[in-house]
Amino acid sequence: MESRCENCIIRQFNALRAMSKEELKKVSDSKTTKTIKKGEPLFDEGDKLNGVFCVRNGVSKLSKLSANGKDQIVKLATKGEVIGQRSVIAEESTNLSAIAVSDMEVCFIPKESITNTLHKNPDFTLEVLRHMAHDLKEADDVIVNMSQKTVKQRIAEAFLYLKNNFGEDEQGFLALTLSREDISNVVGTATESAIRIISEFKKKGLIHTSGKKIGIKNERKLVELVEGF
Amino acid sequence: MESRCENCIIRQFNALRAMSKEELKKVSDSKTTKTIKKGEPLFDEGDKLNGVFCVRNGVSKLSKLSANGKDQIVKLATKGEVIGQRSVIAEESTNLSAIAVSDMEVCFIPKESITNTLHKNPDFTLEVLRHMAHDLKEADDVIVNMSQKTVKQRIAEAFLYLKNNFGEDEQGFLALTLSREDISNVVGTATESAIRIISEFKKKGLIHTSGKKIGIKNERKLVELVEGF
DNA sequence: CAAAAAATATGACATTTATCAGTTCTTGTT
DNA sequence: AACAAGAACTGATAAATGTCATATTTTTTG
Repeated sequence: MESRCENCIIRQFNALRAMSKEELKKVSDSKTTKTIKKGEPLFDEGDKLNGVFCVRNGVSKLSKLSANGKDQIVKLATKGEVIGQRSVIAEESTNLSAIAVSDMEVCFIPKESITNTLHKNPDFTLEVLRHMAHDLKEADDVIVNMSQKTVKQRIAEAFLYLKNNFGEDEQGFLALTLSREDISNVVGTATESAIRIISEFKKKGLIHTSGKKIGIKNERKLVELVEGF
Repeated sequence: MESRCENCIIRQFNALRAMSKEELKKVSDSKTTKTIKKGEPLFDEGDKLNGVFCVRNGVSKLSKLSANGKDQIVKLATKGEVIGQRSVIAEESTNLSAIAVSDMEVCFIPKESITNTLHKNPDFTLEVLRHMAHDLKEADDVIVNMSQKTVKQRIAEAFLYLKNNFGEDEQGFLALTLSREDISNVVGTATESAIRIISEFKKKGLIHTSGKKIGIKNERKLVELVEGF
């Protein structure tokens, strides 16, 4: 039995909280819930989306293939985030592909339910706008980091980001486990370079690892590294 | 004598075209026109903006200072573009500073005229949203370029961008002349590196220069370079 | 459980890019 | 026109990062 959007706690975190009762009902009636296994795509770069995805559980990487054949991960979207709004709003095909990096549960909301509300409910539209303004600011920050920080700094920052946004498990490992390749695609470097730096961090006691799991051991030093000491 | 927004052609290019007659009148009555000389700031990073700037003429660089003391130019805003909306919408201080790279004429629109309309006119809000969606896509592209392309490719791309967006003068030089330092801040590299690559391009016959002016001589080869040949 | 496949890891080396030090050219000022 | 100040440029060198080859470990699969 599917749950109703009206009762969904996730909604607090995204623009859907600005919808009216009736609008929400319409969304709820038209939505479908999907389960996506780790590694499977929500959509591919260039796809035309006829709706958006609201993440109920799990994490998706949003990435773009570059000319040299490497993926650049632009964002990690997690619980509460809405994926695909940009392309639905701009009425363009997606510029990014979305692939699950952990098992996911998402709601697919057909675009009509969204666009109708966009045209009629300024509170909702404004709320979406605020979220997008936030995303844009974050994107600006990423640009600056990419161009002004070293790979070492970006990897340190990525670990701190993972800790702050996804937390740690009982044994002190980062709750979201990314492959070394994904890590390198987040920071925009060669996989070997990322691995090398991870080894170095381990030797210096900044982190500890177990298989592909990574745990932060000396957060203070990682922060210092990011800030350029 | 100031001109009225109602008659402003610039408006076509931004979200203000979705305003109603009355809303536009309010904007027109509350706006002030300013002249900004090359090199002067519209605002600095961290400022709280109580309005947005609509560019009537000239170009502004939007940049962010990084920890190592270098500026990263995130965007060049030109005729028709609205600057500062992101921070007005998010009700945050700006994450970027805006400095004129050529003499500018801008209209300053107090935020009340904007926010009122945002709350009441979904067409306007949606239009702003569309523009921001576009900006976000562009930012994603910049992220990918920054991390996956070489400095040489990024400089070649910058020249093509300048040609496509600002055109050329009668003698075939790029109409927007940036200092070597600004160019290096656009592509995110050291000024010396940028200069070196510009010299190399000149030697190879891809561009020609005169003082700080740069003209594209072999567009085809520049494109090939960007695409990785 | 063993074999195969995939991911992680390391070394050697090439390439790219930054840094520092200094020279030459431009531009604006008096 | 002479000077000063700031850009633009060049060279030498160091540091960061990418690439390729290969070894080792982990994970998956039959």
